[in-house]
Amino acid sequence: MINRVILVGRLTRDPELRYTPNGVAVATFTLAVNRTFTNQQGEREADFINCVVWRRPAENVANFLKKGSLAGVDGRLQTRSYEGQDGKRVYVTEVVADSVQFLEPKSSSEQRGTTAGGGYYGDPFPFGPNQNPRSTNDPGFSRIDEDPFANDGQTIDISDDDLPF
Amino acid sequence: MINRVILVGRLTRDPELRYTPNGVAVATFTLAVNRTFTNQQGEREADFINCVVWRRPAENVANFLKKGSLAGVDGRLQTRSYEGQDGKRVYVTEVVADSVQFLEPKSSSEQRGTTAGGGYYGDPFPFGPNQNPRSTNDPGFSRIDEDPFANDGQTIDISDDDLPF
Amino acid sequence: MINRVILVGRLTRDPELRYTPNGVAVATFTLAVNRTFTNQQGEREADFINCVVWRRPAENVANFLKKGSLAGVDGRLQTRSYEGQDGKRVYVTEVVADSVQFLEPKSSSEQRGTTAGGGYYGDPFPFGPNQNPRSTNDPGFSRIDEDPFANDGQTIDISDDDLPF
Amino acid sequence: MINRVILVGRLTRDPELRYTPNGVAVATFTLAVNRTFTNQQGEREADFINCVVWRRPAENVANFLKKGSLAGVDGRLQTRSYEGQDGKRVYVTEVVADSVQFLEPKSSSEQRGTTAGGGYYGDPFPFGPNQNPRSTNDPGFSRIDEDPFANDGQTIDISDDDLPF
DNA sequence: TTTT
DNA sequence: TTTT
Repeated sequence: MINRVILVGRLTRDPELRYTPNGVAVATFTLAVNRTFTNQQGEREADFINCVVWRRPAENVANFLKKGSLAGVDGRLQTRSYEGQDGKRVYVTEVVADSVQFLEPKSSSEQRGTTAGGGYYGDPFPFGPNQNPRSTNDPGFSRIDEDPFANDGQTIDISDDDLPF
Repeated sequence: MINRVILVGRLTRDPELRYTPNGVAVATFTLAVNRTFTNQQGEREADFINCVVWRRPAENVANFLKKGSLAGVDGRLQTRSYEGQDGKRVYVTEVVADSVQFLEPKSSSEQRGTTAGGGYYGDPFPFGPNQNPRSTNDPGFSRIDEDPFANDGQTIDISDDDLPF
Repeated sequence: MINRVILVGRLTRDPELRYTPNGVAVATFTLAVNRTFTNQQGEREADFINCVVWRRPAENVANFLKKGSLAGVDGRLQTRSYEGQDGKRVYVTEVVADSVQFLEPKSSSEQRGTTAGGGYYGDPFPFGPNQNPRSTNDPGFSRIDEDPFANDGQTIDISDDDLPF
Repeated sequence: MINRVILVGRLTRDPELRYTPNGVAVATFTLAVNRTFTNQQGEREADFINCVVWRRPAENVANFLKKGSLAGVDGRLQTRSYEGQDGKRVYVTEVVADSVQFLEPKSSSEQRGTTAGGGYYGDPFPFGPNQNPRSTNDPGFSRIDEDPFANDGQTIDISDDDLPF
């Protein structure tokens, strides 16, 4: 059973950062990944892929990425379902990122600090992998019952049960 | 823009083979990929991932895989949307397979032909990669307007426009 | 900085299990991965890829895989160099596995326990991912100075410094 | 048999472009991929991974990438061996790229053409995948007998037999 | 509901 | 030095 996804694309909007009742950070964002081929009409389309990151990298994502940022994701595909507002089951497929890579050159302010001579850009900022294992004495919580990507500002509907480990 | 997915899992049911108006084969199937970790309740859950293959490998999939078969997929993530039966847009994320690998030992009948001594299993059957480039003079067709995974036997609702290349 | 490798192939010989001075298990093995295309002479060649696993999964590999076993690897590419016996630097590229998947049907003895009627094979045995983080107070040891793949039975030349984390 | 490698890193020097006797382009380059973890001494090491691209993307690589460029590679691991200068067999593991992604912002000269206001960087240049299948009537040539990465300017030692397809 |  |  192998489940591995690697993506490089651009954020379609600013990431959203939320917290579980237990205080664990989760960030969600959508990557637009342009296809390498064109369609019948000669247009280059894109795939829009929902991604989730937990814990420390979630906060890095929220702090360093924004709409339009180029980012790499190494993770796994996850499917889940939840009760939609009209009472029927909604099925969701998303990428749970083990690590997120910031591929944008440092912003001009930071860049100033790196190396003289405009043309050079330092190393992309490496977000560490998701490494702190889930504490095993977490209290149980009911499963997530809202789509984190159809979110409108609430901070209450993510459960600690959704932690990948 | 990198978009790569690799999966190993088992088919949740027999694959479905259909043809576009242009006669191009498409097979769809769902892979159950067991997670490597257990949830709060100590159960091992699975992700159920919809996959699509086009052309020659589609027919191989239909001929050699069935419910329960262990298979590997190397492909890319695709998102699309279609008009649901209630008139609202349905968003879909699925894997378009470049190649599908049959990881089941040969069946006992075939196995008979390989090597004596029950304990031995021949090579997994290698489906070739999707290699014939799409002919560029394909006539245009309207986009797919049904979810191929919510299919109930029709054979008419897949468009040549959905060919990955 | 993304570095991800996924392989499915067969072991060219039994895995070798060794221990660092600190008692950490390491297994090495070579996967033969058949190419999907044939060469000029119409022959199907293979790539022979050296793999390394650390800790618990190392012992699983040693216990459950043997020459000819079909296995999946999810890991990263690593390069290192060491002083060859003739005093010149030897450069090595190998895969450090995060997880190894046993893709062989259960052996006939175990199989007996699963389901009657030869044709059915249970779930492939899932080796867990490499999960116990390296203790940070490990004493220092000198770097590895022999190729673990050119090994002839010694058990002394692997250093704790080679632990991936 | 699955064989997939995805890398994002920086070129350690300018790529080398050569041609087979048959006129097919091959580019070779080495990617430095920083590890996400630090070693015993708290230093962040890197892996140095040799990559090969054939045909059209080879020329794109030679034209658009140079020492220090950030690039993504999607390909497969290949092993080969050749007769070293001292007569003994040298074993080589390298990545054969299906596609190479240029992840550097457009250079200031090109950038000028895109959008006003220095802060904006256009799309990374997408190298197409390796798509023209090898012509099957290529004359045969003897196998490569020099390491393309230990190259010192010759252009004669790459064989058409090394084409991935 | 999409990025460059 | 290679597996099926």
